Amino acid sequence: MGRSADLPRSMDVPRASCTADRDCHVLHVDMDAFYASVEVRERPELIGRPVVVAGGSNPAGDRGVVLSASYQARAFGVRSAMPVAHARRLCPQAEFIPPHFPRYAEVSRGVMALFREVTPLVEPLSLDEAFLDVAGSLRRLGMGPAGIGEWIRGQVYDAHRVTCSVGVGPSKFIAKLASGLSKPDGLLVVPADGVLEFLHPLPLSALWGVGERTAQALRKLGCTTVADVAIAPLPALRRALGVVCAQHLHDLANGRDERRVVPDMPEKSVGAEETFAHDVVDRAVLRRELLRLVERCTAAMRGRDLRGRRIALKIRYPDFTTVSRSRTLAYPTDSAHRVFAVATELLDSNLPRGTAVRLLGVRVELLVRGVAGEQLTLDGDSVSACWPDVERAADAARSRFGSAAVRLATLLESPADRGETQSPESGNQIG
DNA sequence: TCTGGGGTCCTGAGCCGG
DNA sequence: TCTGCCGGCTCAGGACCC
Repeated sequence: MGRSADLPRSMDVPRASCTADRDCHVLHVDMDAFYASVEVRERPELIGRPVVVAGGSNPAGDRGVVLSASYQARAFGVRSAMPVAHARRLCPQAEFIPPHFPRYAEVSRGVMALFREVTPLVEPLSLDEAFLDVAGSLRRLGMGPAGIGEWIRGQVYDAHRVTCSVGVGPSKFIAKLASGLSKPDGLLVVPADGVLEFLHPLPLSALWGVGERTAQALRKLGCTTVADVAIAPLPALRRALGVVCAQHLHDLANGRDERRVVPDMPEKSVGAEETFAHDVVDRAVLRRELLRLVERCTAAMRGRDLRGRRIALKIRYPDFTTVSRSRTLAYPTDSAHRVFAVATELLDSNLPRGTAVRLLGVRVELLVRGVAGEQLTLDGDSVSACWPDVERAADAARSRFGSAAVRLATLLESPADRGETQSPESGNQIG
């Protein structure tokens, strides 16, 4: 983008306030209603209107949830993770849009690149937020952390036409809380000597790692605010929450957070899952869906040069109970063929015949980076041995000719798809 | 209200080998 | 040789986050 020339100089950037940002070297930047904002940017006629980006397998139906809602939609009570049916009832006049992840990823890449012009210490948390450690950039940029935060907000809007909020604090935890409280389109600095004053009146849910269950356990101990957790006896917290969780929350509540901003956090797992539009009983359909998920998952792994050793299958039943089963291999793999074989065994040995399934998922864990040769099996299965090469060739063809260029024959649904007519669009097939 | 899809981290049970 | 202990690993599941 060649934006380096736009980096701020001390004379032309408003020195955002304060001396209070001394010792506050961590920035948390969070895009405001990111997916919805990108959609509005693409369709200016939606400016000022309630917009809801809703995903799931069946966005038009009742099984999806809200991924992002514009602030106009939030005024009607629409929130992230809310079932679409509920959101429609609250705000029927909203524009409901299916997600366009490649579009969001592209904007995200641009925004992250902008952050890296400020500091190499950028730790993305998701497509729409990141931590930045700017301690090493202050002198070069000639401004304080708050000034850098304001500069970033201006640059993000100028370059991408979406707004973001910035929290500035002495630690990741405080910076993240501050960005949340400054939303939308704002900036909040929490000075190092004002951390406890800022933190203690907040509710339990402000603590990173406290959801409904943990909050319930804390309330049983008489805690209703962060201050209560800060003074709660550690042994009681340990009994209620476990050693690690107790120590973690006690530290946060007392303003202690030593976690550094770490760029390039290694990925731990890659997966794909899908909730069906209707519960599925048919074994053949389940296998085909499983293969589709395995394809998606392993293609993502190959694209990122990752292999994994543990294969985990997730099954959710119509009553929402969820089970997971996994198996660890002797050697890491990125082969759809291999992963599918294991996932199918897990499915067959754990799902009683005739049971309906709401969601199926597959995940590969214990990841390693690098393309070492696939470990050959001792059974001399030369067909299995050549699968990794076949799959890489298919990946290359897809990246050159489009995702439909090569598909597994098992995944083709109609006779035309399977090449039983002379359709010129028919992809090449394997399997 | 009725619950997606991508993840991470933690806990506890069971197994195995030294 | 047997037993108990301990650490490491695997597996399943829960909680949480965005």
